[in-house]
Amino acid sequence: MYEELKYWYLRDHKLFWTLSMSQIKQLCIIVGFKKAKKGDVIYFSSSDVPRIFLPKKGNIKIVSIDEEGNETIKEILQKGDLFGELSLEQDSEVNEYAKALTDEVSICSFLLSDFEDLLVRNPSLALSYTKFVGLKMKRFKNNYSNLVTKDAKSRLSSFLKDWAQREGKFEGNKVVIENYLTQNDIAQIICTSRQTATLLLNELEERNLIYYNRREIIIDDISKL
Amino acid sequence: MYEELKYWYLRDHKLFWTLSMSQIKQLCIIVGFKKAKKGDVIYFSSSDVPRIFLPKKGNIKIVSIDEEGNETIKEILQKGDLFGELSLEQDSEVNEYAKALTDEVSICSFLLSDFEDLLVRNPSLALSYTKFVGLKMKRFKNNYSNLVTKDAKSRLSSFLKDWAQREGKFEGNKVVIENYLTQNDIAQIICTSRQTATLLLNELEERNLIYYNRREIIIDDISKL
DNA sequence: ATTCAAATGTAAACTAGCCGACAAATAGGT
DNA sequence: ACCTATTTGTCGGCTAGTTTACATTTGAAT
Repeated sequence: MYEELKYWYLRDHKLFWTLSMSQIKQLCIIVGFKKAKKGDVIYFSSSDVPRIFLPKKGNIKIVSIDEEGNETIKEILQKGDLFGELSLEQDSEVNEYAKALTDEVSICSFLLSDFEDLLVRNPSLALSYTKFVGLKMKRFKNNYSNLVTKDAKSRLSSFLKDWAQREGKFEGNKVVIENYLTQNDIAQIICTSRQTATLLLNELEERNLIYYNRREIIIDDISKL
Repeated sequence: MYEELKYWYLRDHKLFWTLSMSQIKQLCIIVGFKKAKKGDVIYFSSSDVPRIFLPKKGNIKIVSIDEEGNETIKEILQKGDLFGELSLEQDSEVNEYAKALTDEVSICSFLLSDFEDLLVRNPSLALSYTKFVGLKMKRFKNNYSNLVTKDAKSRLSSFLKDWAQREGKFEGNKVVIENYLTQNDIAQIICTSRQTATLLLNELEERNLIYYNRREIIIDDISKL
């Protein structure tokens, strides 16, 4: 891949903002580049060499499967995020994969070992990275306590608000979200059954709080949700 | 505090193993030291200056309270762990505190800002720290999927096995755990009601899988749990 | 245009676990 | 040794949410 292109890929990721232009140009640690279409699966754990992945375009979900075959959606990711062996340690136990949710997904990756070298040479980058992982953990913890203390209805509301905040187009209190998730996906995200999710979404629609279809979700007034 | 003492405190924490003796001696960033008795509360979020805490002796639980007053036990910690603003970012929203579970708890702490400086100057330490946080996140994720896919009974079993692994005294497959938790604590850890926890513990005892009292828990054969 | 698989809608039966309420046992303080 | 607060034990009634099962709608492919 052209050095120039690598530069642009790294440059517009939050994580590398602390680096100067010349520093970024020196990195050039990107070794992989992948395109995927809706539904494509991208294996990463227990794959060949451990890597860190940067979603560049499109949306993907991280799914894990336990011994009994239960699927859990761990995260929904897009540009600006990271996935892979974020703990910088290999772990063969976990069985996770990523799945493209939209067409035209592109992802680049670098080797864990290269990234580690880079961190050792750039302490401030290491610091940003740690903060990044810490933030991720914080979000996770928050989900966890929602799951423990809140019922499915309010988990759906928080999820929708969250989603709107991250990707929605605002017009005052009205938000339009491009909907690349099925109701089954939403159900898994908020940890409930598909039927319950359907029920709750329809209820929100009946109360005119949202307008839902397969292409978009419109939240009439996010403050009322 | 004597420099000598600080040295010993840092030296036997996993995190600082990668550093040489002379490096450790240069640190001396410990600024706080606190002793607590069973039941004492140690506030740390939204306290004065952000800190990182090192439990030195005894057991503590991290509890968080949300807007509606729901208590969730986040973690049980002991020597070798860390708590505080692990994401290295201040966060006034979260309302967490630590509570001593055993008598003679002692904790030392250093300022977040001091620690950050230290990380920037010691890239390899930054790396270990990142791995440490990453590992914590991994454990957290594991809990999360247990909560989603497993019922209370198997959550109790995994918790007991985990606890045994971390602190139990093994004699073959038999394990003795010093029990500093109430059934209510256990219930909160496995995210169920106190009554259900009591029920399940008694059921395990009736099946002769464990022997339970307030001082200790004996697991007859951990492989059968 | 037709076909077919995936996604959505709906309903009844069922159940794990919660909640409230109270009794009994235990331990720590004076 | 006594008092009191905390912890543990136990019991129905209750409910949110699951499960099973089937119908309908939608959209993409041929």
